[in-house]
Amino acid sequence: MSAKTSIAKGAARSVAPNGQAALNEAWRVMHFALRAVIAEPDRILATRGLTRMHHRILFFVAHTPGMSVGELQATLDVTKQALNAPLRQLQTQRLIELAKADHDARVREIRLSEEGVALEAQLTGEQQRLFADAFAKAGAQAHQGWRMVMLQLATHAGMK
Amino acid sequence: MSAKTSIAKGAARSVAPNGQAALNEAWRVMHFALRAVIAEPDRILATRGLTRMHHRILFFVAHTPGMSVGELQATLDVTKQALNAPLRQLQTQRLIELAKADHDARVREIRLSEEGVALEAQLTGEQQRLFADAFAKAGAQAHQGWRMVMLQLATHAGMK
DNA sequence: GTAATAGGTCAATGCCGTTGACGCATTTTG
DNA sequence: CAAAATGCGTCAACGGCATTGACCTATTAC
Repeated sequence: MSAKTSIAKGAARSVAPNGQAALNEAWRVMHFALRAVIAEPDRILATRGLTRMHHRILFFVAHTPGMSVGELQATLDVTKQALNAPLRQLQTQRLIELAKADHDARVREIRLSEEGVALEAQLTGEQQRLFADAFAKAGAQAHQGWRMVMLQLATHAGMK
Repeated sequence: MSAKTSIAKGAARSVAPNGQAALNEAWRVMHFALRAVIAEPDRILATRGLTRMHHRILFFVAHTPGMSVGELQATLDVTKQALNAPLRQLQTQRLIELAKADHDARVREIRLSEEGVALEAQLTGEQQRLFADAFAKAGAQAHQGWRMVMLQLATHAGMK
C-alpha cells in the first residue's frame, strides 16, 4: 500500500484518497455498493424460492410488456431450455402470464400479472430507494458526477 | 387485457434523467460499468483456463503475502475442497508457491511467484486503468461525487 | 403442400460448489 | 510421552444450474 502522498490539489478533497490508493478503493467500494443494492431483492426472492434469473425475467418483462419468449431469450442471452424452467415457475406462481400473440399464434407474449407487477415493483423499488437515498445524501452535484463517471466506464462495454 | 400502456422504455441519453427515470438508469448503468471493469480481466484469465476463483486467490494473496491456506479459505468463504483444486492449478502454472511456515510446519504459506505478481498486476492494472480513464475524463469533481454516492450506497452494506 | 419459424421438452453432459468421511503430519496438552 | 487437537489434502456422493442435441407440436410463409 505505497501511498504516493503527492497531494497537490486544493484542500477541498480532504478525505478522498489520491493516486493509486483511489483506484484501489474504487473497486472495493463498487463491490460493496453492488452488494448493498442486491442484498434486499435477493432476500425477498429467496423467500419465494426464486433466483436472480427470475428477477431478470421480471425486470425485462416489466419494462417491455408483451415481449416474446424468443426476444426474452435473446435479451437474457441464455438457451431456451435454461429459460423454460424459471418461466414456468413464474407462471405457476401467477407472477407472469403467457398469451398467444394476435399477429402470430406461434408467438407467446409475456406479461406480468398484477402480483408480478407488485413483486417487481417491490424488488426494484427497494433498489431505487437505496439509490434515491444515496443521491439525496450526496447531493445533486455528486449525483451528476457519479453519473458521468459511470457512463464513462459503461461506454467501455457496449452500453446502448 | 390492456393493449399498450405508454411506458417510456429505455433510458434517456443525452441529458441527465430526473426523478424515476434517473433511478431506473442508475441500476442499468451500474451493471454496464461493472461489466466493463470485469470484462478484460475475465478474458485474460480465460486464455489461461482460469476463473474468477483463481482471480480472487491471486488478489488476496497479492495483498497478504504469506497467507495460510486456512486464512485464505476463511477469507474467500469457501470449503477447503473448493479451494484445493484452483490452488493446485495455480501452483502447477507456477503463479503461486506454497511453503511450510517456519513457526508451524503444518501451515502452508501462500505467496505469488514472479509470474503470479505479474499476472495479478496485469489484471488489477487493467481495472485501474479503466477507473483512471473514467475519472480523468469525467473530471476531479465528478470523481469526488462518484465516490460520495458510492460510499453512501456502500454504508448500507457492511463496508469496513 | 412443403419449408421455415416459435416454442416446448426429454436426455446427456459439464462445471462448481457443497457435505461427509478419512488419512497424514505436526503441534499442543495433560 | 501418549493422547487430543490442528492444518491440510483427498476420495466420494450429491445438487444446482446452464449447455448442447434431438425431437415434437403448432402455425405461418412461399
